[in-house]
Amino acid sequence: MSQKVFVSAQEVAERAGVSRSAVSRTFTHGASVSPETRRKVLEASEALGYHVNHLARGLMRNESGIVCLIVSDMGTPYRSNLIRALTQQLQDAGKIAMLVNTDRSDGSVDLALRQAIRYRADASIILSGMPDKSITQLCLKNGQRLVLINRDDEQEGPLRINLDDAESASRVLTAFVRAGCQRMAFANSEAGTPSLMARERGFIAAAKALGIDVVVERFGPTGYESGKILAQRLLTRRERPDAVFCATDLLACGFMDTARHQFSISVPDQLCIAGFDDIAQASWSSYQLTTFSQPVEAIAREAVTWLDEADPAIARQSVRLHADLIWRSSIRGG
Amino acid sequence: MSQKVFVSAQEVAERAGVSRSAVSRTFTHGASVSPETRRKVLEASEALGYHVNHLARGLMRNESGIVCLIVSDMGTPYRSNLIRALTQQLQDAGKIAMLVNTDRSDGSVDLALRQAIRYRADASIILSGMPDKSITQLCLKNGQRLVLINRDDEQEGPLRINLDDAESASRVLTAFVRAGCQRMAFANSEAGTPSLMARERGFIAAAKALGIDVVVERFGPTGYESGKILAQRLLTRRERPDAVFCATDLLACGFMDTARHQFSISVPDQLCIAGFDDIAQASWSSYQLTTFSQPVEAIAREAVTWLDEADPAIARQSVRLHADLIWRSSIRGG
DNA sequence: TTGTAAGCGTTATCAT
DNA sequence: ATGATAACGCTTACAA
Repeated sequence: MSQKVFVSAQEVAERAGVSRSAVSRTFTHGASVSPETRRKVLEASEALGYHVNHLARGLMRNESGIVCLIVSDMGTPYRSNLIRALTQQLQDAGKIAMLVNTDRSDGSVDLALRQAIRYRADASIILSGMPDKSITQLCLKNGQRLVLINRDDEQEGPLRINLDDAESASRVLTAFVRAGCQRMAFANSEAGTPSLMARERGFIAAAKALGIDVVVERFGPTGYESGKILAQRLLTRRERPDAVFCATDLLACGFMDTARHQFSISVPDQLCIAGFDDIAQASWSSYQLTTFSQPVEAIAREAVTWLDEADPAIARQSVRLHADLIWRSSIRGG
Repeated sequence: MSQKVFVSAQEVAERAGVSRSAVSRTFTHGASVSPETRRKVLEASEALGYHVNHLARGLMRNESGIVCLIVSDMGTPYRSNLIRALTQQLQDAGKIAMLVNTDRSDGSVDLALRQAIRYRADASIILSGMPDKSITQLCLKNGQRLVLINRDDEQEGPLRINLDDAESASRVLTAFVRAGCQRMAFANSEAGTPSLMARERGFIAAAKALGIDVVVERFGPTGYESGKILAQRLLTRRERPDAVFCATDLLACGFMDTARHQFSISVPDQLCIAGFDDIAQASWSSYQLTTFSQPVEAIAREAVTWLDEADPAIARQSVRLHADLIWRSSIRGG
């Protein structure tokens, strides 16, 4: 195996005829080096192909520049989009993203956080699942920052970024009522994540306030196929719903396809549908789904700026962002 | 700012009443430690919340365990799916994925590789764009392995993983001919990546062999919207095509939607369509697109096993994988 | 099997 | 501004 032979600051120093501290200073932001020394160092570095060893730097500075992204279902439109935004903004802030997939088992979020600790990540951002409280404490104790996105957790310490799910749900109900819908349904997966449940509860509560009943159906994982099953269940009821709020766009796409192709139901004439996330497919002409746009850029910005903050303790630890309603033609009127 | 206070092997050693090398050995695979010592060390580690510092370990071993994934358009279905497969299989192999987004500028692949070098990544896997040859040489010289996926590059050193694009293209043509199609078209983006161009050339060549002409249209980036534009251009021609092979599924979805909704063309009765990638949406009931499945798991397996190989030089450096034809109903017959 | 000691490539401290 | 020197937390001969 071809041994790794990265060139070190020592070699650069020798070639440039300076000390190795001079080399180090040249690559340290805000250190004082004379233009002449700097030039010599840069020249030698270029010639030798020198690159600062961030492993060693991290060891010394106690700051690796690594931020760990912990996520499941990353092939999914919303998730991959959020990963993209986070990765980009981390890069812009001079940090680098490490990716850990937690698709497999249940304890895998804990395992992922352990991995983050091993690489001395400056922070971990959790996009899916919930870690055991003991592990989050471990991270915090080690000075590792934690960001929870759409996890809606109570505990102190991590930054919690959430959306105004309940308010969104209530806006959907209003839209359904304005469209003259009578029989409301909510289609959810069985994942039971905080944001999904918040949308469900918010929708039911808003309906109840108007004296309207909501039929709730839950099935499987949060994906297209589940949407199809949910449609089959809800659309074969004796009292067929004429409006359904799906917890995510993926569910909504599956629901809409089954409504149209299997039940020959016309959307939005006979059935109004709303989703959540504003994935790319929601805007495709086969769907034209009315939905809420996940403010991924804003989420990423909140997370990344918080990571740069001097004292996370005094800063606010909970952020609630607004999801804009994207009006398309899956609901009548507008 | 809460200083990082990770517990070190030293502290574990003191608490366990052993030397710090004993601690190190306990966490080193295949090192010799007595069961008794091991037990004491593990106990102390657990109590103190010790985790091996991979930064320091990487420094010593000259092997960080980090693999850098360099990719653009990672919010896209095919890309995010490939990232998922790679990340998972790297984890299974005891490595960890670092993610670098290259959406921004052109030299960003080079910048990404430099970042990989700084973190002393054991390898870099390039999913999009092409690095400057000088940079790849730099990586190789530093003992960093390189994998190019669907880049179809000539240079020696990196592992090149490609698909049999030309053969796939030829199979599409055969299917079109069997379906009785007469006027063939190829819809491509302007990205001009090796795999996209190989599909285009392969399709044209296969048609030519049968004395058939192909209308080729290229537009914009490789996405849904471009597919719509391409449809507008191709379907307004005097000699309207009755079969179109789209370079990717995303293009095909846009094409199909526009054909149906804007031109009221029936697929596959009046127009046969094929795509490439087998993204999730291709199987959705609104599309039912005949396409080729990207063997993402196999691609990831090839890459990861090659990384574990002792001597990359003697191993084969070019792999061509087969993309299965997924038959759905966007082509007549079957 | 175990401990001692040297060394990995940095940066921070402290003289100069 | 610059150079020597001491860490950082780990692994690995080498000796016991």
